[in-house]
Amino acid sequence: MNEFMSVCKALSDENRIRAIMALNGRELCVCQIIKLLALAPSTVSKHMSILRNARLVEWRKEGLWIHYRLPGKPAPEIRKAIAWICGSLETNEKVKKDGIRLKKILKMDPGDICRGQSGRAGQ
Amino acid sequence: MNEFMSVCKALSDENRIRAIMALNGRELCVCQIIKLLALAPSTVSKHMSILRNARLVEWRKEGLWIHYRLPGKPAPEIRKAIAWICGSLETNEKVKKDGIRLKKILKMDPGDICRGQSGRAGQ
DNA sequence: AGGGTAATTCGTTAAATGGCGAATTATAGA
DNA sequence: TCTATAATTCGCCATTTAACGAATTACCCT
Repeated sequence: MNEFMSVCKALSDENRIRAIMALNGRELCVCQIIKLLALAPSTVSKHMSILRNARLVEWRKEGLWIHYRLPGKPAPEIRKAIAWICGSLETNEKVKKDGIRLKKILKMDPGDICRGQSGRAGQ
Repeated sequence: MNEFMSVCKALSDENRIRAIMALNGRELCVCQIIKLLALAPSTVSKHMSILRNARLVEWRKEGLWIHYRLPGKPAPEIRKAIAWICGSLETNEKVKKDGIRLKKILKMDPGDICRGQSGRAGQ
């Protein structure tokens, strides 16, 4: 039950749902998620740790950067949860807008994105 | 998004999840849910209104009693959510214990259950 | 070793949430 | 119409949560 509830609680915040949707189909560096959500790095880091603890995302370290992605071999319940979320929000307006902004972010140099992000919210 | 988030937020409380699991396969009177969860009537009422607003439950009035049940013709996203919850918790210990207690509660006279429940937590 | 930097952890604050009891509402029955 | 009662709404309090900036950690590169 605790494990299941940790997933439910992880899903109960809109910014975490936006992060999951952004990770659907691609891997993202933390600084890219910070840019997309326009929140302080510490806030995004907290969100990602909640998603990690719930096993809703996986991460990979590459030098100073940390990349997050949806789990490759999720447990069936996690797989169903992610399928439910993505299915429900596929056509959602806010998610679509995030998708457009994300495309722009992906075209930028990650180094440029990170630079000057320390402390302040990205945008 | 708001609609979807209202579902997510509704699912983020353990007592509401227990209520959903209890309603899986049967209809319950509010006083029976109060008894099962052992919470104050006002608290349970609040929980049920959150589940109602998220369209995770339906209700039916019968005299003084109000009966709750899982939706008969849920929207696909709601159906998936409920399937995910029930599938994930089917074998859960706490849920199984609730099932046993629920069997006892169902054998009792609803009138007896309600009597003296006003204000105080059931048990 | 030392400097620079991406990300996390820590400490604090404001807002949201879950809980209760009291008051209210709606309905059945005398 | 009056009383009783199942459930809800209201008002309050304690806890949790999301947000931020500052401090710390982990890692690369001279």
